[in-house]
Amino acid sequence: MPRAGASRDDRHQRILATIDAIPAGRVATYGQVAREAGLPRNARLVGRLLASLGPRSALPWHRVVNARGASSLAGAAAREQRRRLAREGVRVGPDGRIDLARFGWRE
DNA sequence: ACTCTGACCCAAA
DNA sequence: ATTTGGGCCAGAG
Repeated sequence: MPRAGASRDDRHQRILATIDAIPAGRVATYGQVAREAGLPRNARLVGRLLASLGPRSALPWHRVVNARGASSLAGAAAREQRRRLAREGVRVGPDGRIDLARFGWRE
């Protein structure tokens, strides 16, 4: 249940902790992260927070993809994400999509 | 205070 | 498979 009075920082904390819990070799969607963090319907907030952190963050940001199993990034960032995922054994199809039934976190 | 916009999602059509 | 409308939050202008 989405705590009614959760502060901005609380939400950030939960989101960061959730992302940090995604195991290597697996990916989670923005919406899934939001739900796991107890903040359903806040997928957008997850994306916003990640964007503010930047690609140099210590968090496994590369393990977060959109609901279609594809990267929501472009250019260099997208390539960096693919590189990191490949190193963990996550296979990206020719259409740029990842089989969530196979690499999705808890699926 | 208000509008735009965005690493998003989903049910319905 | 694609489009549409609504839901959400927050930073920027």
